Amino acid sequence: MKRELDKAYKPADFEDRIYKMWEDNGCFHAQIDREKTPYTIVIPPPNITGQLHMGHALDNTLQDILIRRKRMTGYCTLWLPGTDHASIATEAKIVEAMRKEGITKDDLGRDKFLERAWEWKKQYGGRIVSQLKKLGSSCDWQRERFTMDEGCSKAVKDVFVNYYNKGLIYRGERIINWCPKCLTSISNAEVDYEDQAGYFWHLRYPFKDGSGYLELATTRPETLLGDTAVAVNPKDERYKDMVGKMLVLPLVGREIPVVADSYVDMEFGTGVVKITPAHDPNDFEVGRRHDLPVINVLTEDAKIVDDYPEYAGMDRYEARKKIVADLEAGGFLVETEEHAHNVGTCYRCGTTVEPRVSLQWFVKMEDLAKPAIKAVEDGDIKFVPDRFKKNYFNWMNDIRDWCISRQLWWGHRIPAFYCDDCGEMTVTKEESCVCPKCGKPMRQDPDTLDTWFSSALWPFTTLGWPEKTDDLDFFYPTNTLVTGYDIITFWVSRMIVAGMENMKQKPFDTVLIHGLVRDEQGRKMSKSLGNGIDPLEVIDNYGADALRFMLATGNAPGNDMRYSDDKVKASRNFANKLWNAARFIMMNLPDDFTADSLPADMTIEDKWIVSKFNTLCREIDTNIESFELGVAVAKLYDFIWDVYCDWYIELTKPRIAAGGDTAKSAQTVLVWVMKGMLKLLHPFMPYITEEIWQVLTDGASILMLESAPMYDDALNFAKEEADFTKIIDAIKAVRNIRSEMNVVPSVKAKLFIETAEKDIFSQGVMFFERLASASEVEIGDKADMPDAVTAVTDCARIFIPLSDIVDTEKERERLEKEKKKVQKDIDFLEGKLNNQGFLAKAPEQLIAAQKEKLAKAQEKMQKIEASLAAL
RNA sequence: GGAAGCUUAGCUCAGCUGGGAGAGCAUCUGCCUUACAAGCAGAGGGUCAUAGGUUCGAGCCCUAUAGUUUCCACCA
Repeated sequence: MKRELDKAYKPADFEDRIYKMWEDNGCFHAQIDREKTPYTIVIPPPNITGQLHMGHALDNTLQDILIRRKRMTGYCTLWLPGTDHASIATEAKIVEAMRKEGITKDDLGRDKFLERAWEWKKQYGGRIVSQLKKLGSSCDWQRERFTMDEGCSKAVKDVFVNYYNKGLIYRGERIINWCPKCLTSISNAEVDYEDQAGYFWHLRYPFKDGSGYLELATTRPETLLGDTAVAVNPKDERYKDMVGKMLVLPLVGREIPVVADSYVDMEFGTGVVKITPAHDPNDFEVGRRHDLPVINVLTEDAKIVDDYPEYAGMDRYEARKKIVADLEAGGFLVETEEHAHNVGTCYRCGTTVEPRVSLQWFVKMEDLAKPAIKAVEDGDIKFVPDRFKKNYFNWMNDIRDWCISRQLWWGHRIPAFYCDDCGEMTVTKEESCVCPKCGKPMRQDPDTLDTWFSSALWPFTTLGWPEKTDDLDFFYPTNTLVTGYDIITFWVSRMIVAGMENMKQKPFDTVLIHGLVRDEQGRKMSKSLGNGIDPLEVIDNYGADALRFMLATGNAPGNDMRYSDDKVKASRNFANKLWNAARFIMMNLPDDFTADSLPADMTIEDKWIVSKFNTLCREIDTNIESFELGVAVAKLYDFIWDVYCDWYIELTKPRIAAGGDTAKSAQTVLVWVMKGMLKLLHPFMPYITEEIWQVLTDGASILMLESAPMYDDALNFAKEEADFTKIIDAIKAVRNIRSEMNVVPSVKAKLFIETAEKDIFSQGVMFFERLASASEVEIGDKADMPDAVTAVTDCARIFIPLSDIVDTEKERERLEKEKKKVQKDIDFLEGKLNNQGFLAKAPEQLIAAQKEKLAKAQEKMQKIEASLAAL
């Protein structure tokens, strides 16, 4: 069989083909195997409207690395994919598209609108999936789910009804965040705060009895129309006598009381606050305590209501201007002060949210939160890195009730029904129902549920819950949840809550948190900045493997990273290096090569690399197990490039040239280690490793289903490893000198190696010839040569007679410099070993190591002095 | 207002439980040595933000300060 790789590494030529090969062979599909331990990841479902961005690329690369590694280490692995209907985001996009056609939701009606939405889902839902595939994601696509598919929808309904029956869900009139553009309520978590420059308008409200004014300040004068009181702190001496008196509301003329409430901060401003229960959450609370009327002055789209003819129909900001002008005209405006303040905006559209009183559905969170908090406190669920649990506790310990109703059509419709006749309400899983009191057909609540309500159930609904499926039994609880820190409150916390409540079991045991991928300047990638990098473009240019490798490199859990093209290039270069290494060994492989295990006649350098590889296996395992993927990937890079390519391949060249048995064993070791590297690297760079594997093994097996190599005591050759390192050190020392003296490689020179370790160095003769430009090598006990430069290591002096080049003065200078360096080492080590405190308290092993180092340094020093003396 | 992270070579970042500071890119010097110039061999470059402290020993632990980023809460 002729094994051959293309001359150039061109990922585009094989990535899609390899992915298809995996799919055709059912490699992604998880078959329940009760002999094995399950390992499960559920994907954070991307929005159906979404396109793959760098965040997805990172998130899914990490998941794929974990799942592929587990698959190769004996677990029964399931990576369950799916998408989220993303009610508000999707609906906003559809409405926007319709607006361009000149139609509104109401023109269309609910049913037609939903048809359109499903059409949209059909069209775009598949896009993100194919993009995930490009990345190499080894998801079990046969199990793909959607938050609004039949099973998930049924589960949502069940949960709603169960919660309701337990009193965990209630409906009530509360002040909620309202987005005047999306025309829906949103939860606290969906509000983003941003600093905005604004004003403080100082106003005075006159007393009804004409006894003067109360001065107060507001940032939102237009809400004055809905004021139903003015509040002061009960302890405030300044206003003690005024509590209970009536004021006349400017412009409106309504009489409103002065109330005392401890909410008011005496230190802030004038210590007087106007109370607008309908348009401020705190005012709403004050209003409840004092039984104040709630007067709504804004419409759904934030225009002034008809009750105020002067301002009716004006936008809130327009009205603000006019009201300020009118106040000024009426003499109510004292002063206008600049004031920066935090304004809540809708996380989807960026519109300033309007606190608004309305009838909504809520989940009572306090009791639900308790077991969820405990699960993390007890370490039943771990966060990686650990510090993010503070983030979690922070949110959970101060949890508010969760507003779950949305005035949207796209989503899970709230399973509550009302009787228009008698006002009865029923919550039921049925599609429709009649009033239990008067028998008339009931009308279903028009609202839908917050998207996150269904996402919270994702870890178990995707496995078939509420049915008692085998999948659920085997794969739940899932193992690792991989997500960004920005979504802990939205999603992670709610999944834990839902898991503990509905399954009585945690949804996963580890939450692996990653950071954001920022642009080259460290800015968040965003649409508005237009600085987003399209991962698909990167894949086109450099291959999915390069992108994945770049995302995994130099990144610690929870830390943000910067994207840069240079980093991807470096990863691509690494892939190219591996490609060429594989090409090299295949080029030199006889067609009938079949050896699969290590040869019996391994040389010192064979054992050196096998032993190093063996250690690598152990380290990679520990690193991945503890989610240190960035560390693992760096070690692989280093081993493959430096140890395997730069050293071992070069070492085998003279043997391959020599032919015969030594060539054969070199080839066998080359292939053996190459296969091992491919297995270790596969989770990080699945395509190239599989492609090489296919060619190398002539398609005999599929790499992604192979077992990863593990540490094996029988492959630990500590002595050979240490011995061969001495040869490497000597070669490096020679190269160093030659380079410093500007001797080109083509100028060969004889080497005399003076060493007590003749047995070791005699095994390295051909390497000195090949890698240290030696024309000839002589090894002996004593080889004083005045007309030579000497390379000194701790166990050898290597004489390089380059008579025409050697300059005694320069050589002395060089050796003196070297001597100084070694002397510094000796001083340092002696200082340490003379320190009584160190000797008394440091671990024995360390002391022994320091002593050994000192001995080596001293040996080296003697050799340098000998060389100096000989000059 | 509360909390957390970050500050290490010119740049981007690693650095596990405290034991003589690392990588990639960039720079400089040699090499087209038939796997790879997307390469090979060398070199230079760091008071690990600052100030204290704990320790035989601190990039790592503690305290404070500065700069920076983020999360949470939100005061009219």
